[in-house]
Amino acid sequence: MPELPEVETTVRMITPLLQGRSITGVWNDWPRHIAAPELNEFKERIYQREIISINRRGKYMIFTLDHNEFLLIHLKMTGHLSISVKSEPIERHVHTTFNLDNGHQLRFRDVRKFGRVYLLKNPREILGKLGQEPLSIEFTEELFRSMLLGRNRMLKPLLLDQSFIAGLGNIYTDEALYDAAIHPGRIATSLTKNESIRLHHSIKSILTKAIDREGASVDSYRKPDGTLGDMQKELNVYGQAGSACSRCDATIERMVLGGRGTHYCANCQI
DNA sequence: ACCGGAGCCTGTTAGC
DNA sequence: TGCTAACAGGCTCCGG
Repeated sequence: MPELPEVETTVRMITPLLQGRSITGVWNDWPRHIAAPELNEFKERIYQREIISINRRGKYMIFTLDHNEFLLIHLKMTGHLSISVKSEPIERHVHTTFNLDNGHQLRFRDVRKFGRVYLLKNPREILGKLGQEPLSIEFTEELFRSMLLGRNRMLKPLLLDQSFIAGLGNIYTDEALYDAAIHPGRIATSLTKNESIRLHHSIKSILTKAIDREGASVDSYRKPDGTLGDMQKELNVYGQAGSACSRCDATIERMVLGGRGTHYCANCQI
């Protein structure tokens, strides 16, 4: 499932193919994909808009268009963007396409239909709710420590909360907690200074490594060109229940915390 | 402030 | 083998 590294990889790969292109038409067969505005207005407003740049905030992709319009795309669970020549047959589960002025087409494939697209004059409507960007220089260990203070929640659901930190999902939350050797059920405010420094470092290093590996192809994730990422080879706990912990050789376990499958080593994550 | 549950979806998998 | 039911998961909304 696309989390920060997978979204970042997607942005990096599609940007050179889309920058400077104009959108010459939209096709959609699942109107709920278009979260705002209503489909007809969406088509009208996006027509002939030029893609100036593409960026990422949390798990959102932000297409900055001319005429002060912003296209936001969230891939949620199974979303995938690709660019094809318009005449090539549409793949199964593609529900929205954007025609480009060079004969190509941006395609949004989404098996579970959870993905969402927004066209907004003011992207802060959506992005304003997001918490810290974990790879930004503003996200320091001191700031992280202060964010944990007084938080009477378990780390796992807190780290998944996009209004706390934006971009972590189930895979990288489990991996970061494993890397820091901290139990996912720990109460945030109970972390010692050393533990919070460790967790801060682990979050940054795991995400950086995952971007370097171009994402984790567990389940359906693919890069825009259809190829696999490499990060799935480096996962220590996610999807590893029953295998041996690479640090202490105990068995990796799976439990449900805050309603999410949570993978961890009960022996060395304290 | 925080938690749990329902709902949105459909391909995959466990269970009979 | 063939069927059905449960499950997975990001996020929002609702009630407690």
